[in-house]
Amino acid sequence: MANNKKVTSYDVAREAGVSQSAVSRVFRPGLSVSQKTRDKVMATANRMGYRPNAIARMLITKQSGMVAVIVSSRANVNYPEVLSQVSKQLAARNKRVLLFTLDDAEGLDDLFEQICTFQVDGVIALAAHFESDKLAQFEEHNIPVVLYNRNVPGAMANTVCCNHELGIKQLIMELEKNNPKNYLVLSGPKDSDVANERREIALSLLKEFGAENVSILYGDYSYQSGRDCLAKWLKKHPTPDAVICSNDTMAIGVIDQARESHSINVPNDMSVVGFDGITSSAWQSYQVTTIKQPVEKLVKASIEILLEHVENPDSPPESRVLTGALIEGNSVKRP
Amino acid sequence: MANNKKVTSYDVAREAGVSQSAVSRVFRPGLSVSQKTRDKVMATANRMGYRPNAIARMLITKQSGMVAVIVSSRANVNYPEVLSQVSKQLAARNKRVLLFTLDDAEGLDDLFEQICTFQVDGVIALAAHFESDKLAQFEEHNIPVVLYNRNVPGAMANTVCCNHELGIKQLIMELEKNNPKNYLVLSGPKDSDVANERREIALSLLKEFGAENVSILYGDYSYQSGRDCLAKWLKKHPTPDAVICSNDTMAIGVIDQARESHSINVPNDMSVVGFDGITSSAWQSYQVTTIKQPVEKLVKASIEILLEHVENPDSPPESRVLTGALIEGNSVKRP
DNA sequence: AGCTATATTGCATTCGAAGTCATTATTGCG
DNA sequence: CGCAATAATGACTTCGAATGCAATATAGCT
Repeated sequence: MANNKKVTSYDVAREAGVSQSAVSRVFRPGLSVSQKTRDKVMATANRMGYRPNAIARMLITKQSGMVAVIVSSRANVNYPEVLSQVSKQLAARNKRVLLFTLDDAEGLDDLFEQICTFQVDGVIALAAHFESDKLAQFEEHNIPVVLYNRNVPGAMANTVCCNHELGIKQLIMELEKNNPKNYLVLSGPKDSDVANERREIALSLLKEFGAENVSILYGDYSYQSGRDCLAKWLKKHPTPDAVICSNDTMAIGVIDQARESHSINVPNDMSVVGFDGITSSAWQSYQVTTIKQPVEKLVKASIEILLEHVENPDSPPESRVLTGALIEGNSVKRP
Repeated sequence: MANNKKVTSYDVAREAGVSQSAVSRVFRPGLSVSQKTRDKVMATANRMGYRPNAIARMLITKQSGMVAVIVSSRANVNYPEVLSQVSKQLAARNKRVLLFTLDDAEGLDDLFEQICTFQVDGVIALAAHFESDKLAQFEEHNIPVVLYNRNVPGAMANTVCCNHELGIKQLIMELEKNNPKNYLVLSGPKDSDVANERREIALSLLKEFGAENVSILYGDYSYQSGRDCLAKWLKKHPTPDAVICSNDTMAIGVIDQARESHSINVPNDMSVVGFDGITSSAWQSYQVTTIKQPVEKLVKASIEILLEHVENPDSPPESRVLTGALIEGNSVKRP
């Protein structure tokens, strides 16, 4: 049956005794074909192992049906789940994911070329390094972009993000139950927008709450940086009452370091909170109090916004902020 | 400059006062174009914001430059790293990743249609559920497939896999140092080839080593199943001396369950080993003794094999088995 | 039956780059 | 300078499906 040469719509048409147009129409939904022709064509197509060539279709329809997803290599731990969701939800809308991995800032120019070249319908960026000039480039070429897990106030960009303000407030309220004397804020890297946002929100909320003794350290979101930062801090300072980490991975590092190298009891001697709600934050040994990102909903929103802009290129930029869920773990002392 | 209409090679040709062929040649490497023409075309192209249309190129060259990567949703925890490596290494060979997510067995037929449709150059499957009849379908259509992390002895398939035999032997040798009286083997799901392979290898090696008291339980590779299986076991049996888990995630679950709910000291009362060498297996609280998969090398091998078969469709199936590294953690009692 | 309204169908063209082939320009060399 | 060898160029065709349009078939109705 299926031999090694590719079967085209012309081949099927010839075999079925109809025109190529007829074959084409059978394989597009909602077009006017008689039942008789449809059956005949379908039978022949199946027999010959015909599959429409998506490439040719893309060329004529000018719709690639592909969405570029940019993932930076220094990616958030929950991006795999995000990616899986994106793929699944796009598939449901009959679109595919073309994956681009970004090695930090380098290669962004080349990436833009690549993406243009592939005529993708849109872009979802899970990458922190995405300067506004790059955004403008896509804009110019009428390629809609949605920034996932970003919140760029005032920028003309489509963004989808978890509600950091509300989430961090909930976390601080948990911590405040113990009236901590001093806080340590463990921020993500300075060149990450999200890290900066989370840090600044934490700082301004702490001020609101009247916290007086607040220090800041900068990690890189990794487990090891959580450990290293805490170790460095404890060399010259007493144990903080509360540590606010910009993500769960660092929180886990902080907890391990505290317990293993400094004999600090978490949560009794020191409370720790994280952010994201990654799987391992719930593991028995950590039970991090954190904010779980509503990944599925965030992805749903991203895709809705993206497709809206694909279909309607002139729709205005949209930002959606979704609320995460407080996970009450066991890393905050109970009063 | 870059207006909203797509710029084609004809537009550039007209502006630059050359033929479309000339423009095309400038953008293909190694073709005969005079320096003068090249400069002129490049300048015009840049000015107009021209990018070659990859879709049109694919159609005529019959090479999509895309590789389908199939990831099953019930994916191994280190697949994100694999995926990132695949994307990066393929990019270096000027190929792109078209991502397909598989919801367990359902949808495999549809998936095949999709993949055919997109004229991908090849397929890398990170999915456990990939029956040989599906493989044959791809075969028939001359689409090369590489199975990652699979080892199908005797099958006419390209496979790349970590050396389970050797790795598990190393792990058992670690455990044997304490002369354990009884073993518990915590296998992955029965419908996973890799799980079955790891289990059978463990069992036959244990027999070789003369272990007499060996029991088997089946989990689903998840943290929770590690916990549940151990809990269930301990209801009716004494604490095993050694637990061999088919992956790190379950090992971590076992360790947490032992410590928190049964006051078992790991490693002194019970030794645990895992497999994979995922990031969290090295965290202070677990320090799982395990075999670290050589992900980068495995991916490199996969891509080499795949591209070899893309360029040379008649090359024979190839299986490559790479050696993982024993990570001596702290989950095995030291004699 | 007659005639209009509607449903099907096929022809020819289109999408944008690549490649074939014949033609023209350039170079090298005796 | 002349001739062959080589390089550079452009006209034209190709890839495979989609679609506007005109032609034909069918259905509906009086």
